Amino acid sequence: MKTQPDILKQSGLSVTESRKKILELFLESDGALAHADIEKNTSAAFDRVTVYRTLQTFVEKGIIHQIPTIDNSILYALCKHNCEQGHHHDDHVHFICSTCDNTICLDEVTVPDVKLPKNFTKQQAAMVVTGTCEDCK
Amino acid sequence: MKTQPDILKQSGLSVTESRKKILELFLESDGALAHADIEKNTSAAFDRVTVYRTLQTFVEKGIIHQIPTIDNSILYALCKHNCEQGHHHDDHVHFICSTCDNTICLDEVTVPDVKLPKNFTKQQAAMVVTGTCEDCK
DNA sequence: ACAATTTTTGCAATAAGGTTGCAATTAATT
DNA sequence: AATTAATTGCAACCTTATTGCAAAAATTGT
Repeated sequence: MKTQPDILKQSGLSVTESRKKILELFLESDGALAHADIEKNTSAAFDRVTVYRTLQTFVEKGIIHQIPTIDNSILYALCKHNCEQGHHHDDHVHFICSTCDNTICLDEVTVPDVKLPKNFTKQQAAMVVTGTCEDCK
Repeated sequence: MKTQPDILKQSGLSVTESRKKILELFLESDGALAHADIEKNTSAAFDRVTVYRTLQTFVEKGIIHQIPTIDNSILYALCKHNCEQGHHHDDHVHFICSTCDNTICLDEVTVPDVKLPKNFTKQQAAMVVTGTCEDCK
């Protein structure tokens, strides 16, 4: 099993306390995290700015990906598959529970293909479903 | 054909200069607009706050809907179908061109249905496709 | 293991984006 | 046309995000 330092090294990143800790938070949660969630769990240890920079670095290195939301908050989640630098393959559907407000990656549910109009080229597709999750059912 | 005042009255809103103007901007553009786009086109005439409040009101009344984006900016677009107060039916796919950065509502492309895992209930589904649009092709 | 080098972090300052209360103005109602 | 109700603008404020730079930590080579 891959440890946090392994993942960091694999991406060519220095292994630091903040990066290890933030990565751990993602590995522990199977949903998506907002910047605020991370800050809540690390504020004692790290500066806000470090959290911003770490998240940005992780996105660049293909460790986490951003999730589109309808309100303006950025959500991040681990890339489960093999994302490479600057190239994400997060082709699964994201679910936002309107009761508990959690965002969950539905890794088993693949974003269906859509036929675009003429002269439109697809690069990436994201799908967000809102509703009630299994826990709030 | 419906005029701006008609649309406003139909939703039970007072007809004011700012609302007419902002509605006009939406009717003219067939893409989606960010708050900044609207401010750019009206800043001389209205206050920032008025734009915020007008957009909020339009969403509540089902005149426009919000579009999920991957960066944290809120985009708004006209509801083409009959959205009612607090009940949106914007079931089309949104396209973000990575070249010109415009967001386009693909009204002809319906968000495909997905099968959710057990005990998940769907309320609403949104789909965002990024790529190259017909103009930047 | 240690010194040199590179990278990362924290702090402070600043910017960007959004919200609220309240008085003044404008639109709707009679 | 006068009254009432709703909307707007201003100012202040708050939250969220970004930048420059010196200090601290991690990596590299020996």
